[in-house]
Amino acid sequence: MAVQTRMTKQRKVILEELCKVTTHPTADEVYDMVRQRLPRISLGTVYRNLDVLAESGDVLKLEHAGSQKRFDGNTNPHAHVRCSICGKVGDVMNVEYIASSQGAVAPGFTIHAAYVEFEGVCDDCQTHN
Amino acid sequence: MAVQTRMTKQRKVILEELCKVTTHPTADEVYDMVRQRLPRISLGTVYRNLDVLAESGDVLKLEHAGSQKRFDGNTNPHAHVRCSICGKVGDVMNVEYIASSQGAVAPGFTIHAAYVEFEGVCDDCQTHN
DNA sequence: CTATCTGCAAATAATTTGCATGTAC
DNA sequence: GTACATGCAAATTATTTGCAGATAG
Repeated sequence: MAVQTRMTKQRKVILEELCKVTTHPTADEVYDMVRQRLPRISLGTVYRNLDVLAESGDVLKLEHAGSQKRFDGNTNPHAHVRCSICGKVGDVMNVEYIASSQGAVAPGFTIHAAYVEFEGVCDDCQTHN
Repeated sequence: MAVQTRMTKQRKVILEELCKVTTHPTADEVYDMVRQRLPRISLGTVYRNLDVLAESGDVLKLEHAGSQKRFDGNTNPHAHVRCSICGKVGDVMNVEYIASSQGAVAPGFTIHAAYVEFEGVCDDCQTHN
């Protein structure tokens, strides 16, 4: 396995595009964004690089947002809200209460991280439905 | 589409087996459990019934627990903790702080529900690693 | 009876992987 | 130069679906 990592053109563009947006795109959507600058990039490369970038902590892999994984260029800890109708994912602002999760008790587990995801309806779906 | 629902032998056994355990099994694990009582049941039937039961509120579908969905016979609202090593899912006991999520603000969304999932290491993995 | 459900097998969707070639360092 | 990365296509994994026969109510 790789013991070192290289900043290839593909990896750089993926990271740049992901940091540009706050839409928490799926791998597929990242592929579409990146393809505008690198038309010959493959979806496999996008998946591989998103994993490498998540591993190195440069992006966040949201494994908790529906059936497809989503990616976030904002690596500060923050909570998400997902639209139950269209699947869109947004940011939740005042998450200071997450701190209170320190008191959580889970018999048989040692807790290392807390993921909080809200579900709701986005304004667009509210209007169109 | 179905406008009515029937309590078939398969559906009954799936619900019974799911309520017996607190292990939050995947569809595949439910299939294994149920097959001991109904050897000719198919995996497709298990998926279909888990969806019907989730729809009717008799079981909980945990879409936030890793890449595979997991199912929970305990429909009381409670939070979960997932082992980052083996993927096992447990219950978190004192989740009263979830109430404080009422104060959450998400621009562009109307929040309807909160999912909290913790990540950690279970005692087994702690010992074996 | 008949609408719903089942088993089976094939289809789909998301993601991962093998391999020959390309490239960062 | 060489270990890591890429593009492509095929493989895998989880889940869903079409259909003909079975069954709950």
